[in-house]
Amino acid sequence: MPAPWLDELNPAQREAVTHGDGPLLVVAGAGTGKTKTLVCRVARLIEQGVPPQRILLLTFTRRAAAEMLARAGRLLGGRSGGGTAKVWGGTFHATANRMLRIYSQALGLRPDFTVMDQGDAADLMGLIRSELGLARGKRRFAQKRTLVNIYSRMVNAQEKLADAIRVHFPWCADDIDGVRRIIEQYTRRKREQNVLDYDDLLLMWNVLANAPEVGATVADRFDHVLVDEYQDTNPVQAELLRAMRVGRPNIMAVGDDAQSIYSFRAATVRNILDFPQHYPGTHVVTLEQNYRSTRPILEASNSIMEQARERYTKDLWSDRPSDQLPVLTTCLDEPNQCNEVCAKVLAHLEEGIPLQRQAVLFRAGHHSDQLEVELGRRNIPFRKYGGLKFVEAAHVKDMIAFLRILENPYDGMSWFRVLQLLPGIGPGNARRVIEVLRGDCAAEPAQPDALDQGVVSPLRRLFEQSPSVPPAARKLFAELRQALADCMGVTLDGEERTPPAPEGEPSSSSGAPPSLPAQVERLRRFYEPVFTEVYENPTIRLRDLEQLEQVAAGYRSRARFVTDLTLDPPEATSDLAQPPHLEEDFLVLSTIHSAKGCEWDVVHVIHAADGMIPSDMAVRDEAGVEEERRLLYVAMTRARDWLYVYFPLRYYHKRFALGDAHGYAQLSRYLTGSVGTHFERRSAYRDETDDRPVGTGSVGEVDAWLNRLLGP
DNA sequence: AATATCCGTATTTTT
DNA sequence: TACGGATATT
Repeated sequence: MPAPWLDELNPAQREAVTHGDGPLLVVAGAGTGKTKTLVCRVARLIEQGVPPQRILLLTFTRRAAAEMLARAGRLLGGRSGGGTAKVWGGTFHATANRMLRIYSQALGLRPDFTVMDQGDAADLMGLIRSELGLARGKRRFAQKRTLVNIYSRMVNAQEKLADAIRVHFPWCADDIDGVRRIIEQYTRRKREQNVLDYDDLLLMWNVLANAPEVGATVADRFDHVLVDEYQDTNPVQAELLRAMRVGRPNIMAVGDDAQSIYSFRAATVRNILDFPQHYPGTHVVTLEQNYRSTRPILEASNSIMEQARERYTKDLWSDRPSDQLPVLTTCLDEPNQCNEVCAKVLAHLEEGIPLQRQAVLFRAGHHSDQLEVELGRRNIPFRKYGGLKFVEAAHVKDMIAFLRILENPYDGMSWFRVLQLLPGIGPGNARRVIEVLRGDCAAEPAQPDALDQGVVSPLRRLFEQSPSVPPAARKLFAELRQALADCMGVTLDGEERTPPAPEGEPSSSSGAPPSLPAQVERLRRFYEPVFTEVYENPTIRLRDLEQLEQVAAGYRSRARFVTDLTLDPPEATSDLAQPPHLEEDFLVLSTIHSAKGCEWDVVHVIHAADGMIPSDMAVRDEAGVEEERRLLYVAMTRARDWLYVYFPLRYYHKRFALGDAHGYAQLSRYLTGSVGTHFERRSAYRDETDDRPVGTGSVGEVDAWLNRLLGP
């Protein structure tokens, strides 16, 4: 039974897809069909009789996994796509979560743990930081975000704290003792509160996989483990994978050392380079034919990497000739760049390339701020990936905090957040209330047997012996209590009865809790008046809450919903610039990091100036400069047919508060010299496009001149 | 004693 | 812009 889709693979791809047992490393250059190879391999395994639920497919985003499995399903055809839905697919973190819910007992972990995102982790660090009084005094102490970064680096790279600080955070060297104390506290509190952070998920999985007996059970679940983007895995991930494969030879890793761009997350290219040593007998397949880009685009991209310090072994080639060189456009300034990008986007749209097949890529989330305004002004619909996420908005976090309390009443940070919404309750009162709810003596640890008729102890305490709060907060506190009780299906003594349960079930004193969407709706009913007081422009934010309710409608399990929101948040902020016309088509705006693995017909890379690419923050050491080079490489290799790189000559930003109001930029260091010969050079401000004359640039120039007169 | 408010300052990339 | 510290206010 020869599968017809095997014929569509080139020899190297087919070699990887049909590889038998044993470790397999696929070194796949950009655009060489690595996803296709993975998809076909999954399909092939299932076709050969491997039960889908015994396949583990680890990817960088959940979207990637879902798309791959859908494609594999289509190849297999027939009923339910060969059962690809049963394949374990997702990110390392989501998989860890799933695994830990099953094996929590073996680790002494309560199965109803909640998961903190990095923002929550930073908040907890910040809280401890101020409690320990480390923020006081004239000296600046490491910020809460930095604290999380230090901790995360230490954990994921498996480095000593002192080493992590010395190498990656040298400016915090004097703070090391304080940092250590904070991390100790932080860990203790997470455990008390039955909460895991992102790093815990990996660490716990690693411990689980290495545990004497249960480890083997866990590993035995899978006949085949496939890992995408292996160049961006970190030491913990590599270690837990090895544990999962002890005595079980079937592992396939796919990656490209030239596209390693996540070292800030402790990813190390050593993992892919050392794979054959970690897995003796590894069969290595290299994919070198690029199907994505035209030859000139590929040549320009390759020329970037020719200057890299390390030599990469692949020799990428393309058989897609084209007369169109990539274009390097010099712009006067950022407004000029915006105009130029818009003009080019619209020109390609006229030619028949829909907006969805075009993307604007940039180094940092805020690099697209001006462009977003301009796109809005011109009514060009867009979607932004990788910027501020929906779930990072304060009001969405509030809603999630409510749900997390219901899910895990020991989750102190969620209580802390929720309580402070009430007037008259700040950090002090919030802490006091939480202590009462926890049973005042902190000695009482979270016990599994606290589970009782669906009501766990801190919530039960809230329902049975409501703690006292400042007068200003009383009314809303009572309402909060009622809302939470309603969500748990509990009737409070002496209060009005809960509204009838939605599905006509009888509402008793401890009836079935309402459905998840009903709970979300109930919480929003409580929250709306509160939040109208607390936040500015409530109307815009109100739409987000409605959106959240819509998402909740697709879920039955609250636990699942809450976890998905933190582990796999909805992409892209709700289109703020979405005019009434319900256009399907939209331009993609994305950070380069989020663009990994994607491709578009037309790619616009903006801000190709030194200080942007490479980022100022990254040029401290040579490794940083090298990684930024790969970042530019990743950006350029996303393009199929047209590649535009833009470089604004001047920036008017006040760079870091004090000092000059504008600066002249240098072209990105990666684009000078021989690389330039692979580009067609243009000037936006002398371009004879029939677009309106570039007025903004000239005004900007006058302003810059004025600023110089005004300057010191 | 704790909360509310104001103001200066520092800004990457993401699970 | 949002965070964190300092000051004003309840």
